[in-house]
Amino acid sequence: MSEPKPDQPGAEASNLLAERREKLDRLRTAGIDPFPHDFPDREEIASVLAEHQRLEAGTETDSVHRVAGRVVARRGHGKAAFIDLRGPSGQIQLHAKADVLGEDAFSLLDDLDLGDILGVEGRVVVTRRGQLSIEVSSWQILAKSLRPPPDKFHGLEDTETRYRRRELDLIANQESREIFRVRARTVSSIRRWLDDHDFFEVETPVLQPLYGGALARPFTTHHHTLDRELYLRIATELYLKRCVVGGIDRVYELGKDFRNEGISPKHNPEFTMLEWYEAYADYAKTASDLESLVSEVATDVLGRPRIERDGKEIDLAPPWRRVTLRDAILDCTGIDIEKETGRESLAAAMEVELEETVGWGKLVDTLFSKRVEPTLIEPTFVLDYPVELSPFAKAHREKEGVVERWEAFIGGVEIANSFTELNDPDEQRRRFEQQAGELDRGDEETQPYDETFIEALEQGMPPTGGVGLGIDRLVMMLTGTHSLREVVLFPAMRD
RNA sequence: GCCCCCGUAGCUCAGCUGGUUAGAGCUGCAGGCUUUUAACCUGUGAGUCGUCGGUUCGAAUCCGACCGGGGGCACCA
Repeated sequence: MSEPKPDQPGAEASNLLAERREKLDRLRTAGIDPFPHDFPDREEIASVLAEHQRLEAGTETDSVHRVAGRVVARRGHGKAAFIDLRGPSGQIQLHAKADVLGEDAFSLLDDLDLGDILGVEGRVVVTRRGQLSIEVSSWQILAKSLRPPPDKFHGLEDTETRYRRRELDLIANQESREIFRVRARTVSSIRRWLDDHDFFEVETPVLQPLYGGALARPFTTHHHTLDRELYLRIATELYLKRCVVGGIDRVYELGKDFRNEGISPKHNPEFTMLEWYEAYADYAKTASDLESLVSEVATDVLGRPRIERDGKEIDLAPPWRRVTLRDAILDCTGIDIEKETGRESLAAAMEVELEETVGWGKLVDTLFSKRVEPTLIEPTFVLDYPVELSPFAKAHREKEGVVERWEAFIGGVEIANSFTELNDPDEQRRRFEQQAGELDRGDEETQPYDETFIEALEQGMPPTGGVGLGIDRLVMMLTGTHSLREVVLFPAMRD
């Protein structure tokens, strides 16, 4: 942060900044370091509160504690003052009194501002109104705040500022702090579940010579020394399968994928994805694993396998509903995709214009996501997708033209995708060639041919089930939010 | 990329059928108050009304373009 320049608009726009700097100077003049190096032997505010529950109003204990946190409110009373101090674990009231602190230490409190980081020591007392407090016997400023905090009562409402300056949102809004706490607990609970089920965590390249594993446009970047284009990964799929070939039978990776596509309440250019692969399993096993994982993680994080969404309770406990893609579409729209097997006839049944680049599979996908997906509120597995949409899934063991694949939906949002993985290298080669055909028709979101991956399959990959779970979307479900930006700390924004 | 809505003090908001010097609460500053908790009381400071241009005697207010945000459509997970 640079020094404010008086000529610059904004620097002197408010004297609020100048006044805080004057206080900073006064502290220094008084020989006080406004940015000391530490504050040892501190206790969490929550543990101090927990230790002194249910004391009578007016109680004065001999129990001395040291706590630190941010000053969030102040109420002066002449020769006394109340200060609300907040840390990550909770908030506690400080009672500063001139007769306890001495005139000098008390009057220096005048140079405190809302937002300052403060460390105090004192005994626990309970006020006449029954408010547990620390009667301050000494205090120390731990960091001077040079900018005013958001409104102490209304918080920070402006959506743009909440996303661009998330630290202010976190300071001002309890709900926002809680969302990210749920997110952190969710991620750690998922890892625990996978580790407990003998999965092996790996890290594969983010910068890739060839992207793959999903149908999406990639970001490109350039490596100077190698002098070549690299792609930011759109999925971890192909590398993780190579791990399975290598004998890591249960493997997972939890990290960021990047897709160069539009931004919406359900899409951020970078997002957190979990993929796991289990050798000798198929898509029925991955489905039962996913419903167990989500249900157990929800119980771990929320205390129950249920969420609330738009005022409705949704039960996440297994078993989830299972419906084939064909039946789901038939139920919602009356269109039978087993009968409308041509591009023209399906487009006609859908009553839409048929565009050059749109294949039959894409039409099915459009039909499904427009008409069916929003209705899938209760947790649902949609099974058996057309082969056109699924270049890495194995053909169905009984049904013609479809692959063993499911997508899982909660609250009308897709949260996971899975298949019985294709492990026949020759069939995989044909799928890549078919995707190349799509590319020729002008579809930019297709799968490039990956010879290294084919060679890995030729080495021999056991039958395998794989899953991709969208972590951001799962957190949306667990927090009852409706935008990815509410669960991503620093979402993508324009300059 | 297209359509709709929004942008006033550090924060939360009034004002917007064009008309004196743009208001309030919180925050800030000065003062009072030793049990308050959205503390209170007195006084007081703070705004290129998103930006640029246009209409007009006069624009926060009407019109246009642009910037930023939100929602929807398209595309996607």
